[in-house]
Amino acid sequence: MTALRLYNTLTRTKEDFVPIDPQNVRMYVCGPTVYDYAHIGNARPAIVFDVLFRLLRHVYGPDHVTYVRNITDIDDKINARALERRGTRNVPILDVVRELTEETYGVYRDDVTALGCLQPSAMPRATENIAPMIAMTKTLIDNGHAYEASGHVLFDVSSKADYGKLSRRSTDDMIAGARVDVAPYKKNPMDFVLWKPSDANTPGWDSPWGRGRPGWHLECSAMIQSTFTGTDTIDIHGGGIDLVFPHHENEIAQSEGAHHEHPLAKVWMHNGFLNVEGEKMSKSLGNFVTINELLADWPGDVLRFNMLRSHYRQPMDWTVAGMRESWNTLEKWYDIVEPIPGTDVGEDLLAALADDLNTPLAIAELHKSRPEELAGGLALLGFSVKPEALKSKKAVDTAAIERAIEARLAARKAKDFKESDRIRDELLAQGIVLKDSPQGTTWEVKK
RNA sequence: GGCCUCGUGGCGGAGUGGUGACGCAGCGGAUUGCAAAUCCGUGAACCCCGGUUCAAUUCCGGGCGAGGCCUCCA
Repeated sequence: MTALRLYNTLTRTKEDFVPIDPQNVRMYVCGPTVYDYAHIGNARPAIVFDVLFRLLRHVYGPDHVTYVRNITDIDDKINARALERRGTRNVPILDVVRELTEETYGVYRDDVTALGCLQPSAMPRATENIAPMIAMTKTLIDNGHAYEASGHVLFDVSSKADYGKLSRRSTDDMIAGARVDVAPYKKNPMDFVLWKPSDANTPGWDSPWGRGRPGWHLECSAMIQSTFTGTDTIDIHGGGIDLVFPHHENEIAQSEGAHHEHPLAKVWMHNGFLNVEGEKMSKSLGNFVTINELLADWPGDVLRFNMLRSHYRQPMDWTVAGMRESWNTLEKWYDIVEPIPGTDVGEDLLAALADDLNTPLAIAELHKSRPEELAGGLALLGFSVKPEALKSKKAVDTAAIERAIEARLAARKAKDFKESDRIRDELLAQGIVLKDSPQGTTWEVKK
């Protein structure tokens, strides 16, 4: 069996991966907050952890891996959008939330499917896991890890001696560096909310502390508990590096506090950030790219390949030039692989992936591979390996192009090269590139 | 201020205490009416300063530079 090594944020080292139960390897990844279309940065964890999911399935067997990615549908940004969306309609706010999140999630699901991501084993929603959240909050109060204050329930950070172990901060440092206004009802500035009150226009559920809603961090802890039954500790917990603090730190505090200090996860994995053309992506810079709009111009396979050219922990720069290069590489490979239904997975490729998901090295190995291994490797990495999947999505007038090619052929036969070159240039100006071969002339849309 | 990453050829991007991955671009050749595509071949790098070592891009220390987190964020 291939031995996996994974970088663990908790220890800041690469470790041999030893599953708690090889018959059921458990992985949880923080999923999208479904208030708007997902952007290209959101695609990174979806793709990275999909590759890990596929690798784990390859190593331990497809039926022996459980991959859970939640849907965060309780969130103040969602609430604000829902309120706008409701307008003057007389419907419960929770129904509007559901409407909005169903719609947004549907787009997300279609987007990541187009990126070649397998459906996770389970996708729990926060709104469907309120009872476990309330139960966990009660447990934390009973354990002395949480307290009620002004309608809120807060986690008492001072009750957890090792708080800060994932992000490696001491609470003193955090307080010194804090740039947030501290709510007056907090005992300690770092205490975070488990449960907060909701007004009539905000989704809320009845609880022992009144009508309210869970804090964001609690949602994940409770969903992990209710989805992975029969264990307190899962094998892998993943997400973006920005979630290390406070989100994952707080998840650890909650789950361990509620589960007799049993670790929440053995391995914590975090993907690096993504920039667009050398700049941080932001709405104000105007370089905010959604997966959805990208898929209108680029094949999903190309997006996926482009993403995997960088190691998941490295910051990556998303560029159009890189996308073009990715497209060309895949086209070349799909031509080689098309007639070969290979399922071989090369040793070197597997070794690269097994070494903390070294996809750039894996891609280098593919370049050296025999066609059978290339086919198998691409399939393992989640590529469609269908040439038609790489066709440009730009609309073109095929009939007109065919006519122009015929005309050019006639001109060439008549040795009227001035005319034949004119036709070729004209097509090129329209973005159509011609390729002459002994078998005839073919064309493609310029990238 | 605190914590943490990173700095490899024109570009992307691995890796290693000693034989300079891999891809793209470039260059040379084949092919072509000329191109494109394709095929063959090929030059080029390890931020700076110390230290350890027979030997450092690779280890250690310092410097400079870039970035992230500390607030919602993948």
